[in-house]
Amino acid sequence: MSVTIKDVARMANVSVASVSRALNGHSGVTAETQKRIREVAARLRYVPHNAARSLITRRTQTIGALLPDLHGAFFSELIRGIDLAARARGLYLLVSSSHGDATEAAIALRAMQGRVDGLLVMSPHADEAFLDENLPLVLPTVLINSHVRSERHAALDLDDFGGAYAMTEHLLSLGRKRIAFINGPEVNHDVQERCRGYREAMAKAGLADRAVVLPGDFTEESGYHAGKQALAMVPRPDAIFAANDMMAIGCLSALSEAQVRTPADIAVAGFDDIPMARYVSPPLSTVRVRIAELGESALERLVRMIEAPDDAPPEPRTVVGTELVVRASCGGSDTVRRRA
Amino acid sequence: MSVTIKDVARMANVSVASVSRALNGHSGVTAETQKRIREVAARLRYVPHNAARSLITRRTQTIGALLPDLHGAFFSELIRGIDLAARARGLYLLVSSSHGDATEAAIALRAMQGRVDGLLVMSPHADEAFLDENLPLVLPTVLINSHVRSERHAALDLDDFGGAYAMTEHLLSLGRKRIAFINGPEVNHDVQERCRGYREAMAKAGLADRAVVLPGDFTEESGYHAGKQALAMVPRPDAIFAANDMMAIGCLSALSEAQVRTPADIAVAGFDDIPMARYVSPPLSTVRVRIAELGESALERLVRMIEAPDDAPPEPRTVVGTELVVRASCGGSDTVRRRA
DNA sequence: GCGCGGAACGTAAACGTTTTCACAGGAGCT
DNA sequence: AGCTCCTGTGAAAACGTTTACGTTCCGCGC
Repeated sequence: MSVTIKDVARMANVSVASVSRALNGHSGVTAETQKRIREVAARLRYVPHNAARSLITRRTQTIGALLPDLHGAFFSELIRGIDLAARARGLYLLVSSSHGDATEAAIALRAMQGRVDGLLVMSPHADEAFLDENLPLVLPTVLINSHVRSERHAALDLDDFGGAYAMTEHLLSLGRKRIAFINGPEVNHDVQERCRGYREAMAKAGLADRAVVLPGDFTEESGYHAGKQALAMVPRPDAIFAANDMMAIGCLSALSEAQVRTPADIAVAGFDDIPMARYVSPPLSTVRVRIAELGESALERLVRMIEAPDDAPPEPRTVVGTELVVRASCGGSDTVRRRA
Repeated sequence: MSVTIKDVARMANVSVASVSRALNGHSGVTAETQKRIREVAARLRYVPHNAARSLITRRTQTIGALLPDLHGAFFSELIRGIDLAARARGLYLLVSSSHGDATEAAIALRAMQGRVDGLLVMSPHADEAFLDENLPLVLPTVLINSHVRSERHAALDLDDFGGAYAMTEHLLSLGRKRIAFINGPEVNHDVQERCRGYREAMAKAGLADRAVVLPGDFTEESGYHAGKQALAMVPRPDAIFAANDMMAIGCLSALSEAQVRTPADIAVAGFDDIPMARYVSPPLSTVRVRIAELGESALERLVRMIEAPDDAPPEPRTVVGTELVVRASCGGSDTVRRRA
């Protein structure tokens, strides 16, 4: 069938041990024989059988990624970041996404065993009990953007809180006092943090009593409704901060429909910086999430865990920064401000 | 270290062979002992070591995907389609994307050997010589959207030609006669097919001499420039069909800047149906590409190849359909028309 | 009672590597 | 010269499975 190390050994008149040493660049083989072996291997198009290698090495050179069913941009950016960082280290990426329920996720997770050296987990189903049940203790794992707060797992989060805080502060700095917030699905961890950031910034400005949170569910439509609701309020808000861009865009429609000027009458801001944000009218101020960087950092962290000796101290929970993207919809001058 | 089949065997007072048989549902083991073994395995949280299994089985239950550095929406949709179809069959997905050059792609491809049962290849670098050089003959492979026309490889394409043809025909049916086409990067296979579809539709309508192709490179900016160019033409086109949506959007800006009405004066259409297309003003008519379906079909095809006996007849080159999405920018009434 | 077949199970080989250990031979030392 | 110590190499074990092949035992028919 396919060519094995034995074939190479036979053709080069050496033992399999020498072939292994030569090809892996180990010492104990003369430069001359190494060259000969290399040539034979190339001529035969020998490629080591990875399964056999990892059986003995206990390394698969592969990391697994357990992901939820994400909407387009976020998903691809995250994978891109992870993949980029992985290939830089000669690692492969085994992905499994979009499992509907916890059972499916569990199956996927278990089947990863013996197939990967480490795991990146970002899943709404992955609560603490789930992890305890399905994660072998020995497998290095990094939780991405998870609500699990256990000390036992490494975790990496988006700075939802900081981003929302910064945007709220920015709106306040522009003289807006009555800032309304459009919430997302309450079960969502990111949403909670964004809302918290908004509330704290308001509180710090002594405007806690003016904070008002309108319901939403991340869809454009819910943003539209929230916009209508805001317009009906007395006194009317002078700014609306939505927990994501799609809702902010829906809100913009509601305002323009009501002949309310943005940003003159009401400023609008979103969160995520989806590609569409700069094309709506007026272009949307938002908080940019550096998703690819989130993926990269997660992978790097994971690699450190894999390579670290068992007694290495666990690293603290880490946070990946956001950027404030100021466009016309909030009345500031266009800038991008990076935040650690 | 981790628990192996031997541990299970010992705890259940049977041999490893019986454990293997019981867990794989083979015959030759009583229902009673099977139950006992299953219980012990569950209690010990035994998970078979995949490397060992695939070493002897010659199956990895994994398929590899070699992808280029794609822009967001396309990439994620494709992966989603592939992953969905893969998991439905209990297969895993090993991805490797965004390699800058052919050498990187070659390394990635070779390292997949012994790690996957089959390969999905979508890469600009994958020309025929490249494939001959780096693909082992035995590995089932499906080329996605490739310009390689070899009989030796299975292939699956997007119906770029048909989509462009249909859109051009649609514009003609609305009474437009002077339709200009904004081209993309010429090396791109999809672009060539889209342009060909446009030209043939024009020719069929007896308007071959009115066909005009403006240069572009898929960016919004190049669409803007092409729009300016079109405005300067005498006689002026009454419709502009861009090879992708981003250029169509750039073109819209150029028109609105020049106070030209869309679609009254000039109709505009794009290709891809990116999410943004429905939000620009006016909403953009475009050709929707069923990317997830492309991924699914590719995987299904690959699975058939893997399972087929060697002497099975090769399937013909296949094409995945597109949909005409009619919105306000071309003046037709809003509809989505599916095309096989 | 004896032979025979089949079911249940165990033993061991095999998969393709890496790695430990042993061995040979030569160099360097006393 | 004899000893030790390296250095290059080969033989063989090990990794955790699956599976071909034995072995045992039971029940059946004669």
